Amino acid sequence: MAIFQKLATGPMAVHELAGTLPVSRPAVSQHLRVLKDAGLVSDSKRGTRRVYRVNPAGIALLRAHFDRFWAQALNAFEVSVEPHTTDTKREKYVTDRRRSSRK
Amino acid sequence: MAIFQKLATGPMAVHELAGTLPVSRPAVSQHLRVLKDAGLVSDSKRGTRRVYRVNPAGIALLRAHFDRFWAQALNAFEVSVEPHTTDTKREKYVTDRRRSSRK
DNA sequence: TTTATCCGTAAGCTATAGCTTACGGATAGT
DNA sequence: ACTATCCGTAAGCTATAGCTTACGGATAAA
Repeated sequence: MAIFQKLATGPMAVHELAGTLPVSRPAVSQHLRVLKDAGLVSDSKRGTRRVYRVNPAGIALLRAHFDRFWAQALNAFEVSVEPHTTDTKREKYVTDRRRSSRK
Repeated sequence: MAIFQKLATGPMAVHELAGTLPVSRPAVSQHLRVLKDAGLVSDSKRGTRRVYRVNPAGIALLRAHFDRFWAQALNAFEVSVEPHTTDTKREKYVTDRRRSSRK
């Protein structure tokens, strides 16, 4: 996130990015890789440097995803406001016992 | 997140939530606590049950936060498009050595 | 061709997010 | 009063996200 924020101030090379952050350059590289895989940033070679910039298309996609999320959440609240006889009966005795195992 | 999604389908008691998810009830309780601390859900006692529902105010806040984030990111791209003589000089020799320590 | 710079990747370590089990308190039914 | 249900919290464990160090390959400058 912090890396992404920095990139949002303009395209930067890896070592510049690392210079402004409290982590090593390889750490930054690793983060950039996942951001790139997620389509949120793009890169281009520039001499020995590799310049990264935010990718508007990826951002738009993620944003859309979130927007649907908010809509769903708020809509759910709307519905729940209607009186809606929540008549949940007591059920027949189940204590903490788990049903799915997880080694 | 999964918990929040479930809650978005309507208010629910803790044990109901846990019933639909692959984790134990206490785990759900713990998640609900952080969601509540974050102001994203609210709760109300209902007999021995505690019913949780999404909190529109908290959601709106988070949403606004994200919206500023997107705006910033996209705006940054706009700027970077202008030719902008990126004339970064080579600097004077710094290899990987870290400068901030972290025990 | 040698040396400095910039990078990515792999291996190894560590802090911790997120789980489970265990317990006790509170309410409702009998 | 006793018992079943529903819940929160604490303690302990484990998988893993995210770091560092170490290395080698590529470009640029000399």
